[in-house]
Amino acid sequence: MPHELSKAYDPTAIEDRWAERWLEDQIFAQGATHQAAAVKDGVSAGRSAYTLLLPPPNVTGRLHMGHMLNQTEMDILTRWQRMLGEKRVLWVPGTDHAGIATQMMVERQLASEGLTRQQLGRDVFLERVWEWKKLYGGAILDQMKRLGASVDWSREYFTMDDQLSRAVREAFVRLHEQGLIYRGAYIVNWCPRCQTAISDLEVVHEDRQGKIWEIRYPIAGEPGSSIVIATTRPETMLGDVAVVVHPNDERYMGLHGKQILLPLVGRTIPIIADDWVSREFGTGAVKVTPAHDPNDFALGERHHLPSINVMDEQGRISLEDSPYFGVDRYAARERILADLTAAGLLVAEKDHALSVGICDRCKTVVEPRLSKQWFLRIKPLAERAIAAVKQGAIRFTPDQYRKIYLNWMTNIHDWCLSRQLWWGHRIPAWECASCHEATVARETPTQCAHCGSAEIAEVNDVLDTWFSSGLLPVSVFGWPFGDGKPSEDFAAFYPTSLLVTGFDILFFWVARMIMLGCWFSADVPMPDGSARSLAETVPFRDVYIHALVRDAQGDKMSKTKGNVVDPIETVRSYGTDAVRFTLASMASPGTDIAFNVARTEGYRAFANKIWNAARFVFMNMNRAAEAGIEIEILSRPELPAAAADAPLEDRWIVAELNRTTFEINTALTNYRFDEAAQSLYGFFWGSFCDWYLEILKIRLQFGSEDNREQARAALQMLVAVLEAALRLLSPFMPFLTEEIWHALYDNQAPTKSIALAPYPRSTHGSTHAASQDPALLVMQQLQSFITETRALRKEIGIDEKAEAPVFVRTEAMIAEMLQQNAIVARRLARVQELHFCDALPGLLTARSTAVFDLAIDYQRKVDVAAERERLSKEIARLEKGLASANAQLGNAGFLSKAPQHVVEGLRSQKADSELLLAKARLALAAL
RNA sequence: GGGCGGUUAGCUCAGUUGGUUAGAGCGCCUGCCUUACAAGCAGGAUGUCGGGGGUUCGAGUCCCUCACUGCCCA
Repeated sequence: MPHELSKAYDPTAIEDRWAERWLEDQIFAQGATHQAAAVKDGVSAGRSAYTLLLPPPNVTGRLHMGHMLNQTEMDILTRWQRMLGEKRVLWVPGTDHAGIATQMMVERQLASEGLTRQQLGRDVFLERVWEWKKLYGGAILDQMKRLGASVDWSREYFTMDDQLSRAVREAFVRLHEQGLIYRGAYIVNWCPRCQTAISDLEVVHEDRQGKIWEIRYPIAGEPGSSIVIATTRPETMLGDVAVVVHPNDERYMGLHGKQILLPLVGRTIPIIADDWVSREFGTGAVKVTPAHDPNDFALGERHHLPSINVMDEQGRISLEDSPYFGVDRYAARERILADLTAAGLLVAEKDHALSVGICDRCKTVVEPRLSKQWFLRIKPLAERAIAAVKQGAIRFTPDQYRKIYLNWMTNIHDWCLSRQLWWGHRIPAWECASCHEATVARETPTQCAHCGSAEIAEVNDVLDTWFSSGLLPVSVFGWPFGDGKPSEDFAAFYPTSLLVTGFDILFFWVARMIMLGCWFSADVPMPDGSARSLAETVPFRDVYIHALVRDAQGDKMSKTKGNVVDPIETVRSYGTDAVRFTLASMASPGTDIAFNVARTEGYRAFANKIWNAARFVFMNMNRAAEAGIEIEILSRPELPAAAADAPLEDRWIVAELNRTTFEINTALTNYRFDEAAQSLYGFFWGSFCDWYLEILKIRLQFGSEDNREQARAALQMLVAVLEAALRLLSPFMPFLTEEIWHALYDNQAPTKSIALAPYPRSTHGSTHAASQDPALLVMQQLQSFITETRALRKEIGIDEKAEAPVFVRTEAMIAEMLQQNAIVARRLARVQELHFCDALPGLLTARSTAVFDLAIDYQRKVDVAAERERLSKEIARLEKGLASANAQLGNAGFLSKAPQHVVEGLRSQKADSELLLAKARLALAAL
C-alpha cells in the first residue's frame, strides 16, 4: 500500500531516521542548495548570501534549553531562507575551546588519577586536553545533529584549529604593532581557585551579609593617640601603605601627614587626605591597600604610594617573614582579628551588607590582585564599533539592546587579554632574561628585539577565550590573507547576515566581534577590489537577541534549584518538532520564555493532528487510485489557485493559504517567530482540519461513477493545499513535514528533502489585501450559520446525532449562498431540512446575527432559566456597546476628526447592535 | 547608587503609527468513541488591560505619578 503512515504519530521513530539521513546526504552543505535552485528555474550563480555563524557552544558543554531556543530560531530562519532560494544560505557550526572550563574538566580527570597538571608538565597536559576533546568534545554538536540543525557540517570549526589559531596570532601581533597592546601591573580580578586573571564580565556580584570591623591604628611617636579605620577585609592590612581621610573631615583635620605604626606589621605608613573618601562610610578613615583593591590602587597612583602584594596565586598570605605566611586569606582574617583583639585594637565588629565578586566559573570569591598582565587599549576599536552601530550598519532586534550596547561600549575599559592557563592560544611573546622586555612576533624569534640577547623564553600566558571567538567572523572565512586579497569565502560571506544570541553574551561576544571585525576587515578590499567602507566591515548586519528560557513558574533554571529542563529528554518525550514549535510560539521579542511542557504537549497534539490529516488525505488518495484516478503533485513557489467557479470551500482554503503565507513571510522578516507559529497553527487546525476536510468529506466519494470527477477535483485541490502547507510549516517542524511530504510523493519527491523545495509565495502585498478575498467573507457567513445552528441545537438539548429542521429568515443574497451550500450546511450542522421564510414561526427558540435569524423545530424543552440568563447577558453587552457608540457618534469632535472608515464602521456596527438588541429583547419577552 | 524592562482571562503571553464592542494557546465546565485524529469533535464561561491623574473627539496603546516586580551595570 502506497502513501503509508503509521496509525499513531511517533516522533522519535521518524526523527532519528531523518536526522541521520540529512547528515549522510549533506543536504545543508553550501553548494548543495543548487538542488533547490534547480526546482525553481535555477537561480544560482551570483546570488547574494544569507550567512549565520553559530555562537559556538563550549566544547565542554551539553545542550540546554537556551541553546535549543537559539538554534531553533536560527534553523527556522535558515531553512526559510534556503527554501526562498534567493540567496546562498550558509550556517556555520563550531565549538569554542573554552579555556578555563576545559582545563578544569581535564584537571578533574587527572585528580581522579591522583595527578596534577604541574606533575605532567605543560606539553603532556595539553596532549591530554586534546585527547579529551577528541573523546568528548563533539557531544554538544552530536546533540545538534540529532535535532536536525541545518548547518553546513563540512565547515565545522574549532577555535583552536590551525587556521583560527593563525588568525589569533596575527591579530595579536598587529594590535601590538599598532601600539594597542601593552603589558603592565594592574589590579585584575584574580580567581584563587582557577589561579588566573578573569575579566570583569566573568565576575558576578552577589549581595551578602558580612561584617565591618573598626580597628585602631596608633599614631607613631604619639602614645595614646590613634585613628580608627573601618574595613571589611582586615587580612589585607598586611599590605596597607596609608590611611586616608577626607580633606574636609573635621574629625581628622590635625592628622594629615602624620605617621601610623601599622599594628601586627610594625611598618610606619602616612595618613593622607583625598576627597575620594566617603565621610559617611564606617569611621570616615580608610586603610589603603593598592595591591588588593582597585580604588586603593588608583589612590596609590595619585599619591605615589608603593604597592605591597600580600597574597599568592592561591589566596594565601605570601609575606615570608610574616607569622601568617602560607595561611589562607580567610584563616588569616580570623587570626589577625584574634591578634588585634588580644592587642586591644579591635574597636568594633558590626554587621554589614556587601557585594562580593564571585568567579562565574567556579563560584570562588574573586581576589582583586595586583599582577602583570597584557591589555588591549580598546578605545580606538570601540570608537569604530560605536560608529558602525550609530550609522545603522548593524541593526539590533529588539532595538533596546542598541542602547545597552552603546552605553556599555562608551564606558568600556581596557581589555585584560592574558590568562594564566595552559589551554588556549599562547601569547606570541618572548620575555628577555637580561632586559626583561617582551618580543612580540609572528614567528618564534631567536633573540630579544630590544637588546639582542638570545636568552628569551616564551610567555606562559594564554589569551582570553573571547579574543579568539571574537575573531571568528573574519577567521572562519580565511582571514588573514597572505596576499592582501580576500579569500573566495570571505568575499562571498562577509559581512554575515545575522547573529542570533542571548543577551547574556552581548558584551562577551557580540561587542567583541563588532570591535575585532570592524578593525581587522577594514583593510580587506571588497570583492571588486574597491576599498571597504565602515558599513562593510561589520561582522553581521543584524543582531537578534532572544530572551532567557525559564522554568514553567518563570524561575531561572539552575542545577542547584533542580528545575533544569533537559531539551534532549523533552525531545524524547514530545518530539523535536513539538519542542521547536513551543519555543518558536513563545519567542516574542524581549520576553523571557516560561517553558511549560503543557504547552509542548499541546504542540505534540498539533503535530498529531497534522499527521492524521495527512493519513486522511492518503486514505483518499488510495481510494482514488483504486478507482483509477491519479493525482498530480507539484512543489512550486506559486500557491494552488481555484477557478472562479470552483466550490466555495476550495476558493476559501486557497485564500486562507494565501493569507497565511503572507503572514508567515512577513512575521519571519520581522523575527516574529511567535506570530508565524500562531498563524500556522490557526491555518492547519482551525481552517484546514476543522472546516476544509470536513466539507470535502462530502465530495470525496470515489464509489459511484457519477461523483468521480468532482471527487477527483476535490482530492486534487486537497493534495495541492496540503503539499504547499507542509512546505510552509517545514522550517518550524522539519521532521514531521519531511516524513509526510515524502509519503505524499510516495518516495518519489523531486528533491532529497522538503527543506530543498521552494517556499510558498503569497500573491498579496499587504495584510489588508490578504484578508479581502471575497471567498473569505462569504465563507465567514456560512461558518457563522453553521456555528449558530450548532449552538442553538445544544441549547435546546438536541442529541448530537439527531437531525433537525431549521427555519431561516435572511436577505436574498445570504439565502442564495445557503442554498448553494445547503449540503455543507446540512452536514456540518446536522440540519434535516432548511426552511426559508419571511418570519420565523412563533414559539420556537431563535438565534440571530445581524444578517439572519434561525430557529429549530424540535420538541425538546428549552431550559428557560438558562436561556433567560444568556439573553440578559447578551442584552447587557449590546446595550453597553450601543451606549458607547451613541456617545461617540453624538460627539461633533469625533465626527469631524475621526477618519471616515472608523466613523462608518462604527455606524454599521451600531445598526447591527440595534438590530440584535431588538431581536434579543423580543426573544426574552417570548420566553 | 545608575540604567533598562515588565504589570492584559485561572496560567503563559499577543495586541502594529492612539480608532469601531480587547485576542490566542493551555486550563476549566457541559455533551459526544460523528471510521483522519479521545493527542479527538461540538458547545460554553471568564477581563474596572496594576492604582491614581493628565493629553485627546477617542487611551490597553501617549505623558506624569505611585505601587509591585524583573534584569543589567557600579
